[in-house]
Amino acid sequence: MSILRLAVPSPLRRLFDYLPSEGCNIDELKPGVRVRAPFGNRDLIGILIEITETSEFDLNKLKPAKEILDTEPPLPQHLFKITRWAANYYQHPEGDAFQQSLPVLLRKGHPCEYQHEILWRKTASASLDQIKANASRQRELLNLLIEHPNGISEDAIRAEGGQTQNLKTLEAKGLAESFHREHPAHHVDMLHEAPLSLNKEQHECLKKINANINKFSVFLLEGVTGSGKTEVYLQTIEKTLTEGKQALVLVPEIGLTPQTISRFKKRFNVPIVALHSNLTDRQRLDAWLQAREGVAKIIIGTRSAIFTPMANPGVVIIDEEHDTSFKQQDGFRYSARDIAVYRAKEEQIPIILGSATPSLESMHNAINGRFYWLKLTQRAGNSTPPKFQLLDIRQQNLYEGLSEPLTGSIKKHLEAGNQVLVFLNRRGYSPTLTCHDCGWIADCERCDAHMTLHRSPPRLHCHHCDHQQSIPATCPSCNSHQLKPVGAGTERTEQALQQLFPDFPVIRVDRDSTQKKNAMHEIMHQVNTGKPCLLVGTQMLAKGHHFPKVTLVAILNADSGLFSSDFRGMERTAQLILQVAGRAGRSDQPGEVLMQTYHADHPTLLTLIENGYSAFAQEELHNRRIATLPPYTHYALLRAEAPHQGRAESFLGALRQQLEDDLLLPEHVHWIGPFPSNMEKRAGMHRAQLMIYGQNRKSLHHLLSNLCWYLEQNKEARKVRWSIDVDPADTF
DNA sequence: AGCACGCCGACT
DNA sequence: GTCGGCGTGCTC
Repeated sequence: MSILRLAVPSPLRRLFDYLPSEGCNIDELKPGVRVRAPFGNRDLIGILIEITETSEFDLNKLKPAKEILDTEPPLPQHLFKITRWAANYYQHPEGDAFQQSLPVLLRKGHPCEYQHEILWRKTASASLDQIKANASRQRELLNLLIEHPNGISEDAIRAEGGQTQNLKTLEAKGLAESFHREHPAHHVDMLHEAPLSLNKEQHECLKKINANINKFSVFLLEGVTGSGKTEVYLQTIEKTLTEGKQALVLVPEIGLTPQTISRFKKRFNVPIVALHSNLTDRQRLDAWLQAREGVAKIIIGTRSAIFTPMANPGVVIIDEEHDTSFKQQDGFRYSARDIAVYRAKEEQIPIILGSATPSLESMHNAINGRFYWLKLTQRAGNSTPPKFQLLDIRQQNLYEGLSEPLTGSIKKHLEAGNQVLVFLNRRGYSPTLTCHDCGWIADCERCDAHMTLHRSPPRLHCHHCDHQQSIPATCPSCNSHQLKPVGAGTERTEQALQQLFPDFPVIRVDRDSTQKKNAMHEIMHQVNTGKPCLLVGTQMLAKGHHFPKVTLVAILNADSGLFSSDFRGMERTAQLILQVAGRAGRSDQPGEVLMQTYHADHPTLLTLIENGYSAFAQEELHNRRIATLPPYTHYALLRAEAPHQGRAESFLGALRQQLEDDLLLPEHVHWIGPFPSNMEKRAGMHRAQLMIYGQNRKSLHHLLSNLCWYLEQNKEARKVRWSIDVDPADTF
């Protein structure tokens, strides 16, 4: 007897057995195909993991599956294996992991068939004078077809403002026709534009990569901002394309901008798909299928794109590999960067991890030789590295958080006709609203946090749970009218700078100011005119943008991450500082970076700005080794949350006690805690965690598997929400 | 996670 | 008398 073992999308960490569906041919079934099956009182779509002869479950109680949806598995064998590995490694239910690795339409049971892209072109005989004078829309459309002699898709016509319904009219008149795009195996003219010439360092990097292009190898490309990492990526991709292979490029969430995509499109005359967030489900599936069929040659996407199948994989590139957006923070808590390395090994292809400020994990791997370590230490072109200076603001007079030396310097740069970037990692008007008479502070009801005051529009906003409320006119505690905003966010700094520099435009760039469609585009347009101006903003400014006229970068609150309770606080701060600083002086003009700080003699800060990131990283790695922290040990976190105070923590405490009594703790695995999370209450939930760590990944993983099993049986565990986070990005 | 079942309080 | 609050249990 044959039994179908399925991974179904449910939070249960086990597989479910079914009898074959009626009329299904067992011999032709391949693992990985989608199967519709009854589950409880509803139907789910599961993935066939294996066909077995026996079941642990009562054979009489097995239900038959309903329908086999595929003849060929949607996920090719490698990705099937990779997804299973990831589910197992991150202790996540397999069915749910598969669910996340497939496009939405496939999860819903949509057929998995590649449809040839339909393109439109003008017919040989068509000409513009065959269109009536008053039919301007049709004329525009035909013009568009004339401009694209090789054909244009309906999507592209819409993107250019054309009306696709007029295509049918043109077709009826014999002026337009549709056809299937043909996909030559090799593009004769792969390049739209010539590659840039490389400097010596870039050339060395490319040579090393090219020497290892046909096998698994991991490269850490550590290149200072402006050193031309992208050009190395582009020329690696070019090489990959000449061999008829595909390239997968992962970028941070914030980095998948039209500018990034257009840089690839400008260089390569090959089909490129970008898996950005505002694709429709259909477009996403089409892009996914184009990648799987080998039609799309370059695939650019964020975290989830790591699961995109490729017919001829050639190279994986992770840009800004240190970026935390590669780690999913809820549900299936995978790291796309780490899965990418596993995938490259599985598919025997090279992978490039690029960053100006690599994660300490990757630095560690580069130092001990597990990764090839490629370095770009010089900026490309004429630009020189920015000059750092710390501004000690102890006992200084501050005007709205701005010191006099800083404003003096801003004035100097603006008057020289340059642009200035002011970085402040805090949006809103002020982080607190306080009563000057009684000391009341506007707190969030649902979080252990203050409400942030916003002025445009006026409201109190909790940045942790998104709760919003209007600003009270008087103090809710003592009725005083003396409610004062304390501290400065970007809105307030924008206002202060506008008062100080009335002759120059001040442009604020944060999540609030860029929400509207095209807002970012308009801002970039204004900045690109090159006229002197002030940019005030959060980390949005730090990533991916090129501001050639910015010569001064001012960092207002560099201190904030210096004494974080998370052991990665220092690493994150250093990365942020260098990313922001990298915006200064990216063309001919030298750049200057001014950092306001209360800790101008902080040794780590000094190492960073005097000796650079590598020196900082070595020092920080030394500290990590002494403290037995990652990457010298492996961590996992058992998180729990409950609506009642203390419930999550006492649950974890009882669990730890029970596990110690049952001697479930293998050798060399240790735990700390439980203790309340850094912000104990968040969005109405009280949170606690238990840290589990050990030198040996295998024993740690073994314990976590047991723990999951235990928790699923445990009745008490149903009363709290718990989750396991392997290699957590935030420890508190 | 969903979804049903079941047992108590407050309504037309 | 019902409607619906959420505690408990189950999913091959």
